[in-house]
This record gives sequence, C-alpha cells and structure tokens, in this order.
Amino acid sequence: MKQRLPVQGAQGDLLRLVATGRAESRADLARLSGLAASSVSLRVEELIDAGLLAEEGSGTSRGGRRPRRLRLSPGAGVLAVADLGAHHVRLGLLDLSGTPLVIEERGCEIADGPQVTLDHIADAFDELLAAHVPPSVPLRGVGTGIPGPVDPSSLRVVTPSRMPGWNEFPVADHLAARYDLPILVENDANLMAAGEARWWPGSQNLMIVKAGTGIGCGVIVNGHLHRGRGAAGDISHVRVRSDSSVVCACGHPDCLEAYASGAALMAALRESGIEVTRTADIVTLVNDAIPEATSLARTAGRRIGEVLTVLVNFFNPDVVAVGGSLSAAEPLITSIRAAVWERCLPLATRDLEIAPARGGRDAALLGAGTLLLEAALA
Amino acid sequence: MKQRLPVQGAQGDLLRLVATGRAESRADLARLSGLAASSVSLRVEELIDAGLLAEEGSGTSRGGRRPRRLRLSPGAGVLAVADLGAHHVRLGLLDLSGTPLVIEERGCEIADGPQVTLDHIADAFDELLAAHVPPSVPLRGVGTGIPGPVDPSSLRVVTPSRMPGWNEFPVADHLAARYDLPILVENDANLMAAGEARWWPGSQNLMIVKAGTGIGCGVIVNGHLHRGRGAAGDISHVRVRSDSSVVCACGHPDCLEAYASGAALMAALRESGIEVTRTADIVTLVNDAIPEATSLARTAGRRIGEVLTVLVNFFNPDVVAVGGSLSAAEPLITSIRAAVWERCLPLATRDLEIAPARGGRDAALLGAGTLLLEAALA
DNA sequence: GTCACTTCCTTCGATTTCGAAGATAGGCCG
DNA sequence: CGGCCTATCTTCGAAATCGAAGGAAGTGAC
Repeated sequence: MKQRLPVQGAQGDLLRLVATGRAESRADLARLSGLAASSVSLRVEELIDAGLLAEEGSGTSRGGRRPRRLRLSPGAGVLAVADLGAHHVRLGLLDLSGTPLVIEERGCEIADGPQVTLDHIADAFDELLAAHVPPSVPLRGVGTGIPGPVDPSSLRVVTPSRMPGWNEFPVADHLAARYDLPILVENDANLMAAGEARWWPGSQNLMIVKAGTGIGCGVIVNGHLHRGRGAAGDISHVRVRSDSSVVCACGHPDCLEAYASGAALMAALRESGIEVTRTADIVTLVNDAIPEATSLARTAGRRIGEVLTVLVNFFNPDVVAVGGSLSAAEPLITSIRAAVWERCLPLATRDLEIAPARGGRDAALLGAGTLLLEAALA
Repeated sequence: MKQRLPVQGAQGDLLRLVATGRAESRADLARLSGLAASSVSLRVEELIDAGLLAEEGSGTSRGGRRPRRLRLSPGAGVLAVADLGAHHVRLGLLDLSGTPLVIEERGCEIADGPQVTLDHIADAFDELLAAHVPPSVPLRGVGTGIPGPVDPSSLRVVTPSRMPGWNEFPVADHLAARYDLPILVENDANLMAAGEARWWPGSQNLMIVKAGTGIGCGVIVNGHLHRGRGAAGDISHVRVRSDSSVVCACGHPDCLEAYASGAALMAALRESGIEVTRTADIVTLVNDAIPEATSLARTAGRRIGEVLTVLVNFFNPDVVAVGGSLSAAEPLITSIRAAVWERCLPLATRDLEIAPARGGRDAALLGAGTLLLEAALA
C-alpha cells in the first residue's frame, strides 16, 4: 500500500492541473477539467481545507474580474528525483508543482552496479530531505532516470550497454523496499522529453533529441510520453549512409551513434591530434571556430538531420528540440535544420520548428517531477 | 448545424462502445466506460426506448449469468463511405456498427477534378440509399478517402501528386453543401490503418504499410489514428541506400517509392520485356515463381524493411501490418521481416509482429466507418 | 465618473451518478 | 437435482455534479 495523498475522485484531476501549471484559477480548472464551475469551487474549497492548495494573490484580468490565483501549498509535499549518468548523478527535491527546491550533482560510478548506486542515491535523498525540508512536509514520490532502456511494464532495466550488473535489475522494486511511495523509473531521454514538453505548451507532438556522449531521443505524442514497448525513441542505432564502414558497439555497421555521438566526435578529434576529455570540450572548440571541430559538428548535424528526415515525414511533429551537451554547438543545429528542410515533404516542414531545447540541464529532473505527479496525484 | 443523433452526455460514449464492437453487454459497458453499472442500465434503457440500441439474445457465459447482448438497432441509421483511387472508387453503405450493407466499385477518373468526382460519388450514394435502405432509416454521416494528403484542420486536399485540380480544394465543404451531416475526409492510408486496427484488438500501437501502386503508411498510437500536421505516416519519399540514382517525381533522388512501389516494379518488369498492366499482375507473376518478378519483390521488400527498421526502433509498435495489392506476394513480406529482424534493436523486435493485413480490401471503408462513428456519436 | 460589458466565483435547487444490496440466471459438482 | 458459485442486471437512498441565476470585481467607452 502506497502512502497516497488524501485526495479522491475529481480532486486529483484538479490538483494535477494546478501542479503541472496548466491551470492557475478556478476558472481555468473549470475550462480544462470539464467540470462545472460550481463543482470546481466546491472541490477547491476542500483541497484548501486539506492544506494541499493555497490561494495566493490574484492574477491578471482578461477583461473582467481578476482570477484568484491558486498554487500548491508548500507544505503539501516534495518529490525526490535523480538523473543517473555514467559517472555522476544529478539529484534534487521538487515541490509538488515541480519547482526545484534544491538540485546538486554528485560523483557516482554506474559500473558499481545497481545496489551500490541506488543506495547512494537514496542516502543522498535522505540528506537533502533532512537539510532542506521540515519533517512535517511529507515525501510524496521518488523517481530516477536511467541511461538505458527501461521496460515500462516491469520497471526493470533491460539490455543496457555500458551498465554492467544492471540487466534485468528490478530498480523500482529495490526503491519500493526503501520508500513506500509511488516510484518512477524511466529512460533518461524520456525524462528529458517529458521535462522539455512543459516549455512548448502549444505543441502536442514533439521529438526531443539528446546529443551528448550518446544520442538519445524522446517522443511526446498528443502531449504524452510515448513509450512503445520500452525502447521507443531510439535513433542511435539507425544505419546512416557512409563511405567507410564503422562497426558500432551494438554489432551492426554504420550506426548513427558511431558517427555523430559526442564519443565519436571526441575520438575523431583525438585522431587529428586535438586533445579532448569531455563533450563540453567539443563545444568549446566549435565556438572558438577551430576548423576541424566545426567541420565535424557540421557533418554530425547533417547525419543526425538525415535520420530525422525519415522520422519527421513519418511522425510529423510540431517541434524538434535538440538538447544535450552538444546542442550548444550552433553549427550542429544549423546542419540538422538544413538536412531536414532540404529533404522532408513541404507539408511536414510547414510550421515545423527545429530549435535548441529550452529546458536546460535540469530538464530531466523536471520531467521526472511531471511524470511522478501523474502517478502521485492519481 | 449538423443533424445529430438524439443522444446527449454519457449516452454517446455507450453507443460508441457498442458500435465499435468493444462492448456487447451492459457489464462490458460498465467496465469500459467507467460508469457505475446502475447508471449504464439507466442509459441503455433510454437508448433502447429511443430506437438506437436493441437487445438481441444472450451471449456466452463467463461462469455466471449470461449477458444480454446489445447491438445497434438496424433502424438507427447508415453511413455512406467511399475510398477514392486513381481510376476507380470503392463505395458503400455501413450500418452504425460499421458492418457493410452493400459495397461496390465503380470506374471514376480522379483527374476529372474534384467537382465531377465528388458529385459522381454523391450520386452513387443516393442510388445505393434508394436501393438498399428504407426511407425511415436516416443517413448519419458521409466519409471519403483521398489518395493524397489531407490537412486535418481544414479538411482540404494539400499538395497532392497525380491529382490535377485538387490542390487546396475544400472537399468537406463541398460535401457539406449536399449533406447536412458529419463529414469525414481522410487520406486513404490513414483510413486503411483505422480499419485494420479493429483486427488487432490487443494492440495499441500499429503501423499499417500499404504497398500498392504507391507506398503509403498509417499510424495508430494508443489506439488512435495519428495525424500529426496532416502528412503523418508518409514513408514513400524516404531516401534509400542505392547504387544508382533515380530521381523521384517529388524531385529528390532515391525515394523509396521510386524503387519499391508497384509502379516502379511494373516499370522494371517492362524493361525486362515482361508485359504487366496492373499491380495485381506482379503478384500473379511472383506466385507463378517467375524469377525476375520474385527477385524484384524480394529487393522491394528489403528496401521497405530497411526504412521500417528506423521507424520500428523509433516508434516501437506492437504490430506492423502490410496491406495493399502487393502484400499478397509472400516474398515481399518475408524480406521485410528479415530486414527488420536483422537490424532492429532486440527490445524493439521482441514481441513485434510483422504480418499481412487482416482487414482485406474493404479495410479503408470500414476504417472510414470507425472514424465517422466517433464524429457522429459525439 | 458612470454605464455597459466581461470575467470570475458562489449559491441553491434539479439532475445525474454512485454504490451497496438484492434479484435474476446461468454453470459446476457431487 | 439441489446447493453453491459466478456474473449480470436492477432497485433505491446517498452523494456528487450540473446549470441557471446572481453577486463581486474588474476593464473600457463616453
């Protein structure tokens, strides 16, 4: 039995609409929930009495009486979220509206295996809770991003590369043993997509490409994260057109990841005798206009763009957002845009926006918050 | 003002659940609609009194009392649906459960332009109605499939190839002037996808590839047709890997359609001195094990399969159904399967089914019925 | 300023929906 | 064939929801 919020029926819907920022007033709630204004008023009254919602001043008029702005009460609870990388973990606490209270980054070797890593994260959560949250404010949910595929039905990690010891590990069960709360376990690119979606409120269909050490992608369909059977959004092992023949770690020749990922670019730079240690170094070189780096970024962008042409024609999104550490390299995005614009159907590129991600480096944590809210405020 | 069914509120939901075949009894309705069993009984009573629903014997027991089977009353209404091809049109009447009452095929040149063609269809509808439906049974909706892209917001045809005079033509408005009813205008591959989805009740995410004269594709996400901005599902103008360089009608080199469509295969066969006039001839040749034809079908299947690898990794469907006239060529599907299995991620192909379409040649008409019901029973 | 108009929110009686309990109708089994 | 089980469907009082009407608090035109 999970410790649920004391909400029932329509209350959860209303709370979620406020928490996700879609509604700010009773009138918004009435419009978005489909309930009658009178019913909304009643439920909001109850939620305020229960200490979950709070009234906070008034909003701006739209030509009539000003709305009384609603927000989640700070005492309603917090969420603990983490985003696991290969050599570090970003983690933090959010309030129930998804606003960060504290976020920090710690060293952490994913190769140490799931037990050690997850306990490390949980210990960090406990520290943060003790330091930043009064004991009266309850923890309402725990979520983590994983740099590998997650089976959505069992919440286990499946066939991850570069994560020794994690295959088939029941991450959610392990966390549930420590926290009797809603638990979220999700692929990191998917979390990033869920977070990024909040910055594109008018768009219902998005692709979020994460260009970092590897290449990931998350898909938002109709405003909801598309998981498929757990691997949805993978674009890194698509075959690209190429003269040479490079064999990827997955065993197939000419994967996109083997040509256009941060890891591949670093290897290529080192071969040219340029020393780099992190993907951020590539961006620095590009912004310093070092010809080798710029040329590599352009080629990588074109390759990514060529893969995206297929997906843009097929999926027809409103927005392609490019995030990850490499997205700060301007020529990369420009080349992606050029490739898509050149090859896609006019109908598919009409009104299509290809832009840098807006969510920043905490997008994945915020996305974890968004998805956890869905679960915690059911 | 559209002539709506006399249903309001929850009645529409219930009626739709019965019409689409998802529910057969009051108990089914209660489970699927989320309403209480008592409320379902009340609404069903009203729908029966209104002459829209009818009780028809009893179903099979699941261990207890047998359910009293519900179906749409035959007098509740009919739908008129058409699927427009280049040189012919398939059209027919369906009852409100989507069951065909009569279906026929007529000659019809799409190049004659929208006015002539649509009036031809409407006249055919009137004939069929007069011949097969008593005047007391009302027409509840009209829908048609178009062999080109349809803008979902305006229901106009946009930038079609091989459809002179149709660009930007407001098909829905034209039909609405003749029928004061819900009107559906949709791309033919999308209709086929909507129809095919009924044959895969357990699957929520499907791709339906239509391999005929051209190559089309429809996408079902979460049980609903995905339209994107109107061009979603297009795979025919994806660039394929190839030695030669063929320029497609769209102006780009090496489009899938220029290599693997029925039109391309026919051209290749003619070059080998084999006479063919229709895509069905190709299937005949393949099934007669003519080496040139079999080899061509295999190559086409591999090319289609290579494109599908990208999309299967990305979209992670439960099912890829292959329809259209070419799908009867066994080597084509086998080659598609082989290509996808070889190159896709194990997680994406685990439990993936690649199979011939189950809907048959009327799939598009039945799909039009399904989508029209959503509109007519709102 | 004041008058018309808009939007936001609440009040209150009518309607709809719920849910627990019971009635109905079958299967299964000794 | 007669309990005992299960699932389906109905009845009826309790609870939630709705919608029309109206008060509250603004904007904008004159």
